[in-house]
Order: sequence, then C-alpha cells, then structure tokens
Amino acid sequence: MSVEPAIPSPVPSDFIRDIIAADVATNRYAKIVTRFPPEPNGYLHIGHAKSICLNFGIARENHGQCNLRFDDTNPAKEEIAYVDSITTDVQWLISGWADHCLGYKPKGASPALQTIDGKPDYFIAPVGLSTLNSQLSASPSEPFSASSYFDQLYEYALILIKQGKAYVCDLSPEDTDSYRGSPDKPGKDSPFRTRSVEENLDLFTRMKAGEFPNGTRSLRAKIDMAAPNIWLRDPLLYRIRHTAHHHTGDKWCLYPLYDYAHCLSDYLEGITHSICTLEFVDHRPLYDWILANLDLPRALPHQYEFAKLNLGYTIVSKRKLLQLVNEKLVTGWDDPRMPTLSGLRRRGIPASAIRQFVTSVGVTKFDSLTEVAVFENAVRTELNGLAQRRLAVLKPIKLVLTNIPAGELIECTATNNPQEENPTTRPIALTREVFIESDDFAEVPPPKYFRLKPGGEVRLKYACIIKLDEIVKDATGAVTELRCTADLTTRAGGINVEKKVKGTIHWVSATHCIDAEVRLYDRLFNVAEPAAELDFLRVVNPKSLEVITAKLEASLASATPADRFQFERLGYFALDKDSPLLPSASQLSALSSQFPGKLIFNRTISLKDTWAK
RNA sequence: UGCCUGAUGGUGUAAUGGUAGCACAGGCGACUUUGACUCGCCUAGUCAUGGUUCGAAUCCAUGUCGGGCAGCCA
Repeated sequence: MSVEPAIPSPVPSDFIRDIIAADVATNRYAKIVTRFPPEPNGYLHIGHAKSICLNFGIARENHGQCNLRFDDTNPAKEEIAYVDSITTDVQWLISGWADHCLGYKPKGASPALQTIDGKPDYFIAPVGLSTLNSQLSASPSEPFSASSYFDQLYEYALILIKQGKAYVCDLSPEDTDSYRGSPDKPGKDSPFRTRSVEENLDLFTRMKAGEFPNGTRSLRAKIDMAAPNIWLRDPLLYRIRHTAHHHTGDKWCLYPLYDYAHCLSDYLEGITHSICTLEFVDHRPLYDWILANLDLPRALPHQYEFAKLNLGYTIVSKRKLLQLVNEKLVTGWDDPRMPTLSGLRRRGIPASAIRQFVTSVGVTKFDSLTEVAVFENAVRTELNGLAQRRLAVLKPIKLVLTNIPAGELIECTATNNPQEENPTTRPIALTREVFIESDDFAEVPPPKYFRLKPGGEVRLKYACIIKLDEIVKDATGAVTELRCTADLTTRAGGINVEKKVKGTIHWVSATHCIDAEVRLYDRLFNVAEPAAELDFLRVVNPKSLEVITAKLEASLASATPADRFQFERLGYFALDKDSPLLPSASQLSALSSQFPGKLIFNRTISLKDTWAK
C-alpha cells in the first residue's frame, strides 16, 4: 500500500471537525483524543469503517490520538475471537495512518489513583505519539478495553452511592420495565429508591461478592422517574451476571452497563471528543449526568453524534449478517460478497478505497442512503492506479491464426500499468492458436459492434490486426473455432503499426496460458433497501456468485494475494486467500493448462461498461 | 399523544445573512492498441406558508414529512 501524507489534503470538513477546530483554536484541550469503541461481539463492516476513519482521521489531522477500545461490558455476547478480528481489521483499514495516531497502552497498564486539586482521580496518561514508540519497543502493548477499568468503575459507583445518587434496586427485570412507564407516560419510583446509603453500600458490596443470583438486584442512578427522556428514569448502572468474561475471567459477577461504563472509560482515557451514532443522542444527558455527579477533576469528554452509513443493496445489521452465514447463503463472515471488512479485503478491495469512500460521503446528522455507485466508483478509481494489467479470457472461444506455423512463438510486449509515469512492460506469447472472449465475436453483429465479425478486422491487443476468414461449427451448429489471418506488419515496430481498426480485443495464447478458477460476484441483494424488507432473505440475489474456469496469461501463475490485477477490458481481480501459491518460480515454465493446484481469482469489480447492449 | 433529531438536483454533500457549488449517477461529444482511463459540454435542487432584512438555503414562527427513544444489549 502506498504511504499517505501525515495530513490529508484537502483536510475533510464537517460539523464535528468544525467543533474540534474551534476547540483547538481556543486551546480547550492539550491534545485531541478520540476513540473507536466496538463491542467484540461480531465482525466489523463498511459502516464501522466510517466511524473508524472519522475518529482516526480526526486524530491524524490534529496530531492527536485515537484509541481502539473494546466496549466489553457484556460477557454474555463477547468473545476473544472478535477482539482479534476487529484488531486485524482496524489495523488493515488505517495502515499507513497508524503511526500518527493509533493509541495503544503498555500491556497490563491500569489506571492509577492520583489526587488532583485535592480530588481523588484515576488517571491514565494517554499514550502519545512521542512515547508510543519507546513504550512499544520496551514492552508489549494492547488495545484499550472497558473491562480493564472495572475496578475504577466500581469505586466510582461507591462514590455515587455515598452521595445518595445511586441505589440498589430489588425490582425484577419485568417490574423495572413496568415502573419505567412509556414515552408518553411518566414512570413511578421504585420502592427501593429511598434505601439508606449504608444499606445500599452493604448490598452493592454483597452484589459484587456474588451473594445474589442474576436479575435479583441492580444498581440504579437516582435521577427522575418522570423525566421526559426515558434514559433519565433511574437507569441501571450495574447488573448481576454470573458469567466469565473473556478478559477478566471469573473475577466479576457484577458488570456495568454501557451508559455507565462508556462515559467513564472516555474520561479515564482522556478522551476529548466522544463520537457516536445518532441513536445515542437520547443518551447524552445521561452521559453528562454521570460525569457531572462524580465531581471529577480533569476536563470532561463530550459526546457528539452523526448519522451512520447506509449503503444501497447492502445490509449491515449484525443479526442479519449472521443469518446469511448461518443459513449458508454466503460461505462465511469473510465471503467476498459480505460488507464486512474481512469480506471486502478478501474480495480485493484496497483499504485506501474504503477510506476514500467513507470520507467522501461526509459526516452529517441526516439519515441518508448512499448509492453503491459511489462506493464502486471509489474502488475503480483506486484500483485503476494500483492494478497491474494482465490478459485473461473468461469465456474462451478458440481462434486459429492460419498464417502462423504451429510451434512458432512471437513475443509481444505488454504494458503493466499505463497509469504509471514510466510504465514497465512484460513479454507475452503470441502463437498459432489463441483464445478470445466469446463476447468479442458475433456472427450476426448488432449495430455499432466494433468486435470480431464475419469478414471483419480487430486488433489483438499488444499484438497485431487479424481478419476473420472462416467460422467452423460442429454438427449442432455451435461455433467451435474461428480461423483468421494475422497481419504481422501491424505489430509494434511493423510498417503498418499505425493502421487503425475500431475494435481491440484481449486474448491469450492457447498453448501458453494457465487455467484458473474465477469467481464472479454480483450484488448480494436484488433491491436497494434490503433492510426495509419484511423478509430480507427473500431478496437475496440467487446469482450473486458465478464460478468459471478461465484462461490466464502464464505470468499470472506467480500472483500473490497482495497483488491487484486488471484483466484488461474485464475488471479488477485479486487472488483469493484460499488459492494455492506457486510452489516455486522454477515451476513456472512447467505450467500447463493441466496445472493441478488451480489458482482462484475473485473479481473485485468489473470495469465500467458504457457499451450496454 | 411525550422527548430528541433532521429536511438543498436522481443520490450524497458544500455554501455559517451576500453569485446555490462539488462528487456520483444520467445524456452528448473528443481521445483511445482497454467501448476503461482522461478531457469537454449538458440535464437537474434549497419541504411548505408566513415573517425579519437592502438581501434568507442560512434567522424567527407555524405547518408538513422523515428518523430515533420504553434491554438487567451496545
């Protein structure tokens, strides 16, 4: 991947960056610190990419820091495997940015109790750019996680209880629900709301000690059961959950809820701008209430909300993606048709294209639906600059150049990438028998058909102009072979090289090519808004995958998964991660159409085709 | 019926009281050893009604339409 400048140009602008710019201008914070806080309960997808690029992008643009923090407060749903995949995906997505802004903490480091202005405070110095490298080399590091603050969170809860701002409630989950009221009806006070501080302290301590079963008691903030905002109606802060946690093991049976853990985790990490999606707008007063009622000595973080990404023909609901996997409509979370970062990566989409795309859609509070064409355009633009051009024939038809003797090999020179300033070249073999794309021949051509037709001429790209003399058919009338004459004087360097024909087509030598499995993907859904369907499984595109055996130019035998290719006139392709790799370069010459360990290529995306038939 | 939040071409987004611009999509054309890329041109918009103002997409009022909120999920 190409190295990007430390600060992008132009610097993106949106309402959140405007707020931050104002904060920078007034020196409100010593350093801008953001965070990307996924719950490790699933795979990251294109929607997360928007949040990742926003948070890390802001850190990068402001010489700040962005922490990857696992919001792991619900052990019932979370797994270490997700921690690993998320870490991999984030690092992949921002590779090239990481040095500037990725916040990691030294392994095992935990907030330490300090006293600031006479007030007790747990303090984590954000690991900044200058200290990052030395610390990373000195000791192993790890991402941040809410679970590493459980001790501090517990002590903050004790403070709230002592101040009479939180209480232990014995209401069952069902009763808690009915006491809460509804959006248009106020709730009513829990009978346990007036418990004494001493009793609350005693009960909360015993909750931690594991004396009570799940669901029997909770810790609640004492705010206002009649508040118009439901999240202020004495929200739960802690629940009992006798479940082991992937990070803290069986140390805890008492786990904080999102609203309580999140704002305090932000505070502990020195987050300045806590950016989340619109559904948390209603939670912001609670976020602020918790921080305000703890009398914290340092600058408080603030929450800002933006609209999440909605992409046409795409689903990002974790539950629904899981359904696609479970019902075997796709092969897994990293199926190249999935909108997961691992799926997009496997499909061959460069991280830079995803970054470019999510940045281009902007950051607003408007609930929009972005057309897939915008994403596809970003992918093509990126790949056009990156991809090595190769010749490959997806649906072959044999063509014989009758004036070239069998066994003769004419070496042609092909350009690897015309977009480069000084393009490099490679040799390709022209022989008597070649394959061309069956779409590039028409016995009865439609109007304005530039390709091969009876009596017509086309150029074989990088080779010469050929003329169709004869169409050979089998007993059923199917075309089996095209017999042509090659005009070798139209080759590069030949006297008639300047001769123009309307059509130029791709081809491979029938005797110097390799077979490969090629997987052609189409959109996974047939409608623009699959999420709006009553049953989204009914709009799954049954033809989203087509597997074919294609003929590739021999040089492709040494492809690696990191390579990006454009098969000329067809689209962009990348080697699948499950594809066998060439055992050794020395075997290249021994390759034939019968090459046993068949390569597998994924079509990332087709080329734009304005010749719509 | 409560609270929160939003509305600019087909789509996404900018203009922060002073010429409604950009990108994608679409159309036409040029170029082309990729019907790609690139380049040129074109199509098309401020939710509605009032008000403030020399001047309103922007400020105010009312309305309309959309999204979110009642997990011991995040």
